[in-house]
Amino acid sequence: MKYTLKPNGELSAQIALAIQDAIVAGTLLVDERLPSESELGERFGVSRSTVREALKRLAAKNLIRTQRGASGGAFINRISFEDAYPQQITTSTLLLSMNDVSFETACEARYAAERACIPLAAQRCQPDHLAAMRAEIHRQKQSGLSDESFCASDVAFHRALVDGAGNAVLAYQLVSAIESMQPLMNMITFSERDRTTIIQFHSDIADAIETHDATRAEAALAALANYTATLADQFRAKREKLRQSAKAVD
Amino acid sequence: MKYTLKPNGELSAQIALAIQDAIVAGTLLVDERLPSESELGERFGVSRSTVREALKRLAAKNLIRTQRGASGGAFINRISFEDAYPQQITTSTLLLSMNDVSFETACEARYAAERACIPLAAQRCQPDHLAAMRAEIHRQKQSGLSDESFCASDVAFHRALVDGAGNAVLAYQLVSAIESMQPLMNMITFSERDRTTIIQFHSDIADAIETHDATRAEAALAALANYTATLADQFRAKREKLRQSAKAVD
DNA sequence: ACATTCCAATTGTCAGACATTTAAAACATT
DNA sequence: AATGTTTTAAATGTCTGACAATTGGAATGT
Repeated sequence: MKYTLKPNGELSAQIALAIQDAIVAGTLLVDERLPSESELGERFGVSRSTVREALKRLAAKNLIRTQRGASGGAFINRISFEDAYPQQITTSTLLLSMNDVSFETACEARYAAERACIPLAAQRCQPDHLAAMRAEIHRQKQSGLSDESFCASDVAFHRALVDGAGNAVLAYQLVSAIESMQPLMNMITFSERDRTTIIQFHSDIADAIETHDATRAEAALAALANYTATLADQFRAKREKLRQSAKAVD
Repeated sequence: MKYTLKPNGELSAQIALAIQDAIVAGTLLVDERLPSESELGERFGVSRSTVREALKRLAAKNLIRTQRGASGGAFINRISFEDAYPQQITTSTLLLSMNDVSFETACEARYAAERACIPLAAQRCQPDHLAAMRAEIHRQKQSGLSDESFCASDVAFHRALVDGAGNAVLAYQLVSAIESMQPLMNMITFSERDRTTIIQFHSDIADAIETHDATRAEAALAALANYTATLADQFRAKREKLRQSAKAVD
């Protein structure tokens, strides 16, 4: 099954790909045990170190787990949503920071994604998700909250909204859009007035969800998106001004 | 910088995590060169093999690339959307197949995601994306097309729609929702009548997008979603019936 | 100035050893 | 017979040292 390697670059990469393909194709099933490292080495005609590098590649992607000792070995992992989240969020965050994506683009993606959840959330929102949203709103009202904490709470609020849609697949796809925005949001300093306005929108959304009013929730979300864009504009203007004065001194 | 390891499991995993953290934190910049494997080994107090396993973990996640030869080494990768897509799609596909997600849930996520793109696509859809959509519609009309090819074209159509929203971040988040559905869609056999109906919805969507009519596009998409759900129901009923008769024979 | 050769650095691969972990088998005790 | 202890074997984790392959730059020759 795993004998044909596509000649392409390093052996460890080829072997990792061959095994990955077998997993995706369903040839290797969840919790199935791979042959031992030595045996894989024999089958592929490579040394144990090369096999190990291949297995580490797969482990990095959560495709396998390894166990030591007798009856240990490498086992095909059942990838859970919980396992996949961190990886997904890390990648999204790096995509944003490394490709100088504009704040507007990221923001637009975030609110478009959330908008998709609103009808579902309004329809099925459970008490616990609603409670989570209310709790974050309460936290956001606390004075003396750092910008970072405020943003973190903001993320948590929106994540609760997405979870409220009651669709694990949708949540998985969208949470990274929200989480990966946090570094960008953290750059903005929120005045007391900004926070009050944002909290008001959050309350509106929560209220609308509670009364299963999707239309109103969408409107509130749109208003929040709009307001966030305004804040981003202000921030950019401020930064530009700073840059100008720095230039003047220079 | 990379000296403090969180004691947790294998050394190669700890080292990989330490470097990953440095990348995410921005301590290591794009295209920056890591120390050589031997030097990293000295710094972390481990052997070269262990360092290599750590680097392979990072390479599997596209975080670094390696180059041989003088002035070679491991370099921090600028993760592009193109690089991130396949990884993301693979993970999504495995999540669906390994967690017995229902067709309904996956479908719901898919159409919710697409719905989020409609307003943006209607607003800014470019001729090339529209042409891509039309081309797929044309392909879908060909007789003698296998179910797999029809589904592939369906995926391509919807992907063009998402791309038409003109937001790379949004596209990245949502394409996997669409692509990972393909294995599930492939299980359904489409009759000639089914295809005609689906193609009609596709045409409706394309027309609406072309005339910047978001409301109509959303309606057409909703109708398509509804129809797909019906087909899935039929499929499930048919399979159930087969199972019953198999039981009777048994 | 340009082409060629050589060299040194670096990753890729291999082989073999030992350390560590773990479950199961073998053994001893009650 | 049941239970607790020791031994053992298998497997991964790590280390060491070696060599192959690649590659950019330095040295050399024309």
